[in-house]
Amino acid sequence: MPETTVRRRAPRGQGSALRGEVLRAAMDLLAETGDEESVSLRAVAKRVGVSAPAIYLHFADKQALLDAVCEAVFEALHVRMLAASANAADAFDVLRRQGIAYVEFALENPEHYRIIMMGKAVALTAEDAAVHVAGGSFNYLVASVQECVDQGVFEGEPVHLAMRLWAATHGLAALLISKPSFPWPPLEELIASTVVMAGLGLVLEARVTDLLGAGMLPELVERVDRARPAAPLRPTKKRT
Amino acid sequence: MPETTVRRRAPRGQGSALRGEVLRAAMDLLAETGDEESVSLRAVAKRVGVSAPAIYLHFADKQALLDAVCEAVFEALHVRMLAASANAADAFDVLRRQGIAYVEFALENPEHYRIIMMGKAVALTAEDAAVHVAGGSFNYLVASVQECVDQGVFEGEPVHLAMRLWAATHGLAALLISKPSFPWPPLEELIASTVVMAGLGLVLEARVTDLLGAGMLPELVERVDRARPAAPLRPTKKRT
DNA sequence: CGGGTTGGTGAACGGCGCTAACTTAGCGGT
DNA sequence: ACCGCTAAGTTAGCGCCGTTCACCAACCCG
Repeated sequence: MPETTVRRRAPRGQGSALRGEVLRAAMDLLAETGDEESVSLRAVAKRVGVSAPAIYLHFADKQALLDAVCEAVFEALHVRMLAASANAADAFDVLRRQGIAYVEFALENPEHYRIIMMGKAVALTAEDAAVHVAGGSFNYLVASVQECVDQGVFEGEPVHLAMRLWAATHGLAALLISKPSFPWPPLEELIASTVVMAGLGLVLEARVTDLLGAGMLPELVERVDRARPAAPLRPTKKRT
Repeated sequence: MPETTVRRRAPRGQGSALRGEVLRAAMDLLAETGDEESVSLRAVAKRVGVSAPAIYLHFADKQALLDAVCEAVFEALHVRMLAASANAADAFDVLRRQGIAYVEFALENPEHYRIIMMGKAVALTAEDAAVHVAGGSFNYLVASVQECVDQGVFEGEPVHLAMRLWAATHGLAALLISKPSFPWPPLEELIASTVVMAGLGLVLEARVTDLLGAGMLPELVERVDRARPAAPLRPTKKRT
């Protein structure tokens, strides 16, 4: 049980030492309980050994504290995604590894992820949002998508493509966090296959833009079947 | 301003009339304020013209009330998805229309969607979860995926494929709801293209299962390029 | 050895979900 | 016509929450 004792007052210039202690306590509390609700200002203050209003000396309100907690956590995400793509085989593999690392990170920090990515939208400017979202990792994702576009793997506006990849990846993370009792298949394969699904969707989309309307299914299947292995792994599907 | 007046007591057998009034009031309040936080038991009770503890005569706790609210809303989703796929051109088009309808519904009922799909996981049995998730619409999604598998459009376990499509679709809805100030492109195209991306990913995946490891990008691109139009819409991409 | 500034505290407000104990309105039986 | 039982609520209150305001005490400088 962490210290519930009192805390000696900080010396003259070190008033902001409390900020660090509060931040640390809040992070620990969130990680331990795994429940945003149980991270109350009073609980954080008690753990630090200080009175509740003292938190307001360094954080405007509770949301500011939570934001600070999650900011720190999401810096770790950025590092993680950079590391994940370090020894990737190619541009597509970079995206695949990034996506997998993203979901894994979310599952390891579910409450932090929930607060930042699934919380209510605080009314901030679009500029703030663009910078803040995913702790800047989005820009990195865009760069990786750009690389795929440059190599002719994808076609289109990299920012838009990145949003769609992000949506798919986030969706899996969000569902796994919010619905843990759903009968998911083994996670590793689910995560990898979902990330790849999204990437392959963009790859194929660039090749069949002329068939994306409704009612083109026969032509679509026929054309995509041309991407099958020359010597089929299985006997070719019975199709009319 | 809806009635804040008192409310005549229900006659002898009609005690559960209050349940309907409470439910209605909670739904209206959630739709009007668009904020789960402002739907407090006291607020609901005041609107009905009754005291707060009276709600406990018909709902075990606040979560039960919210669940009931969302259950009603999600029945509408099921109807919507059935209607969306009514005059679809083919099996793939069914999935496309379902996905678009799903996201549109989420955007029209963002707080309801948030409560059900983005809320904390209540500890329920896996059986309950399987039945409850998405109000039974998931089973319908699985059936539509099964149809695509039967027609050779997809390959694999329909339930697993459906989960991945669901994840991608949910992800877009969830992000649009949680990050409305993000500089999204026009929604209609974003939604349609994201849904199609996921579907195409499954289509292609079935054709290139032998190339899904890392480092196969050149072969992958080459094979998928075979799905390009015979008479290229654009001059063929410069590739080595 | 003051005294001002820094780094806090204590009490309190209004609101929350929720519980327990109590009251009242309406109906059936005699 | 009236009694009594039970269904359908109410009132009061507990412990929690975020937040505010008035206050105080420790520290360092001169």
